[in-house]
Amino acid sequence: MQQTRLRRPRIADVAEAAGVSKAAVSFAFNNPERLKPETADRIRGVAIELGYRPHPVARMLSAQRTMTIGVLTPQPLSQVFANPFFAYFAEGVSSVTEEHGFGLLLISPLRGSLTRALDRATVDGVVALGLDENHPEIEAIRRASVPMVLVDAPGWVEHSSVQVDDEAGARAAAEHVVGLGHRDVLIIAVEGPVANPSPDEGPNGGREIGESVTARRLRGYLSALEPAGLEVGPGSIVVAPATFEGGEAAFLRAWEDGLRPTAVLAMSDALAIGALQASRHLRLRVPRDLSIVGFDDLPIGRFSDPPLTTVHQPVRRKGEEAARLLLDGLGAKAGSPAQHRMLKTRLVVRRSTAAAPARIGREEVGVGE
Amino acid sequence: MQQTRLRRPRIADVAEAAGVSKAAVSFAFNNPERLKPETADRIRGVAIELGYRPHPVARMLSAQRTMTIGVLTPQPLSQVFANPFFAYFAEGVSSVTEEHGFGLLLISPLRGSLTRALDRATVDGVVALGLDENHPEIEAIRRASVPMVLVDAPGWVEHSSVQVDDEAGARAAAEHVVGLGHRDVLIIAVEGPVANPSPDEGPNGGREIGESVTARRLRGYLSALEPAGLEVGPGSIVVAPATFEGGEAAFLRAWEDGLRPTAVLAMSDALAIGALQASRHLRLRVPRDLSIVGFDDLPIGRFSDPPLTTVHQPVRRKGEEAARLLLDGLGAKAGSPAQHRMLKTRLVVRRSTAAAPARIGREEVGVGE
DNA sequence: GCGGTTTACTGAACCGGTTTAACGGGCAGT
DNA sequence: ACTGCCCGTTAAACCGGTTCAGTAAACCGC
Repeated sequence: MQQTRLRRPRIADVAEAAGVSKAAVSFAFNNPERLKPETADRIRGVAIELGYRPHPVARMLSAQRTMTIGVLTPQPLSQVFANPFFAYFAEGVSSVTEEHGFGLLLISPLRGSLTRALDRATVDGVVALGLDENHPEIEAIRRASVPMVLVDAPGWVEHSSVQVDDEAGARAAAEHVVGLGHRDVLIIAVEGPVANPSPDEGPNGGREIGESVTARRLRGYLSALEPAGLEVGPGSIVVAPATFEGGEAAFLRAWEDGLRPTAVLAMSDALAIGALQASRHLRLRVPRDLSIVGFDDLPIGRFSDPPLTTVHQPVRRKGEEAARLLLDGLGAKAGSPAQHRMLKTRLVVRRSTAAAPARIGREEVGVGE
Repeated sequence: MQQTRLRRPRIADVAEAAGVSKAAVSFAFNNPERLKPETADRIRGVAIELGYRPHPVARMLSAQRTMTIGVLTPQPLSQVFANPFFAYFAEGVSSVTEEHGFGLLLISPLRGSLTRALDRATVDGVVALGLDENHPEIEAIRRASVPMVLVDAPGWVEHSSVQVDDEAGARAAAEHVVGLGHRDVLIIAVEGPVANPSPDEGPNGGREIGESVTARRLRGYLSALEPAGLEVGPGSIVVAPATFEGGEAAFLRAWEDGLRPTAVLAMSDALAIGALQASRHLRLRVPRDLSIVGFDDLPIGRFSDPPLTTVHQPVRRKGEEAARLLLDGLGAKAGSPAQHRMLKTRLVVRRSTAAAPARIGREEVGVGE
């Protein structure tokens, strides 16, 4: 019984101990029907006694597949997890990968490089979240030729994608707010996690609207706000990481800068709830003094006080669809054509929005300025 | 240029195309200083032209390490992600693994078996979350002989562990509530995610208190409640999954069963916020009619209305410590002795707790029953 | 012009499995 | 007794890298 546990036993050790070939041991585990039952039993017995487990890496190498899929994010994981959105997305992805017996590997930049991380990743396919055209390594990632499904990113012809109608959702939110009579609207945009606005890159220079999630939502907001005659200067757009704290800080900052919005359009529920908290600090009553609209419709929105008016997007389903698309693609031998899914958003009106307050006591009313 | 992209190019293809040996190609990537600079450049040029990337699995097999660590959870990932606690824990783990260049693999039961998932996992080590003694596969997991750090689980001599003083934290919460004069206390315990109570397994049969997180917290609560003369029957303990919805449903259920607590001790912040929402449905004012204490001190607790009184535990740091312990253990050649860290908890009093309401109009006062 | 050291590169072993083709022995059929 | 077939098992090739030991050529000093 006093085995010298110097190194992990390998298949050859088991074979020797059982007096059979390596092939027989392999069969005992993977094709028992090819062996006489008692031989298979004996081999398995010896294997257990020796504490043998097939080496998963060797198995992968031989099988030419890893039974693992990756979730790729352009941000460090510590940032990714700080955004509650991610948990629901991952819930969706994992529910289908798990069902099909796949493991889940998180892929985030390795020493600053996403490409390096991707090259090191032992996966059969990747679900890429929020990878936009402006990413510096985009070309290398494209070339990696790993089966990949893009989520919340501009579709590439060669890869399937899952998107959500961000623009329409955002427009609905803004129309709702305009319809309630609001004229002073603050937009809180997402920075970093999930979407990267990078407003002053791109060929057109200046304030270009790229195709990131943030950009699409912003376009949706503006498409309702501008026709209504509201002027949305750069001053009335603030940017924050998509966390509770981010939203709180962003609203307080705007307030200190002298902004006095009667409505807030936040690009995520986390931001909205942060703004809600900030408004409590400032003794603003929501929705009486201030209306707030979120985006995502995470469960937490139902649990705030007041419950949050928000744009619903099927976060979980986005994850599910992406995973399904990826697994389907892996199953299909030949290069099956890329598919592009566009999921719907819809406005969910709860109780964080109401008619704009009468404009008494606030600046001049009517003419001027 | 019209390369036949039948299969992924391998090192031998590059070697042939460049007119060198496989070894030279390998050196060009990993030990360029062993080659004449122009040779190395030429090889790399050919590699790029062919679109060659070293096969990560082959590399792992040869290197005998994966540069990946696993996070093991006894629940399916879709459940794990539903518990907001996990995101913060993962944030902690990933912040240190990332810094050391390790990838992160999520390990959850595969077709019902954790052992199977663990056997398939290509990791150098594992952080196991909430794995308690009663887990049916505990023996097999122990035998797996993968470096492992246990979190929120009874420490094993052979593995390092990170725990939190759940019992003291829970006691502090209960003492707080008792000190405020509450006599009717409802306990909402965690089921499933993170901790598995499994109350009627175990050698002692019946309602045994094992060593799961739930069990330790329960013991903490009782150690303050019982000396104060409160009777805590099984009726005043309800169980729910550690989610917002779980907490809401649990409180409503208790209320329908006729329970009229003046205080709630919830074993997680998610549960507490769910209960808070339920109390709003029931038109109970918190903290005037009902006091609520959470556990964890997640950021969301600061953003509820009223802000949540809760037991702080360093969730992020728990993840960090576990990852650090694991990586230290991997670094040390010999079997370094297991370390056991016990982190502190502390009560954070915010505004969801207040003195118990006077007992007028509720049942009989004074004598009897 | 010779021994000794570098330099630049290669051949082969190795990591630990899976799988294919083949092989020997026993048995049935003629 | 010989052919043909099936069964249980095995030898060897393969997956795609890394690395160790070794070698041939160039360089060095004397």
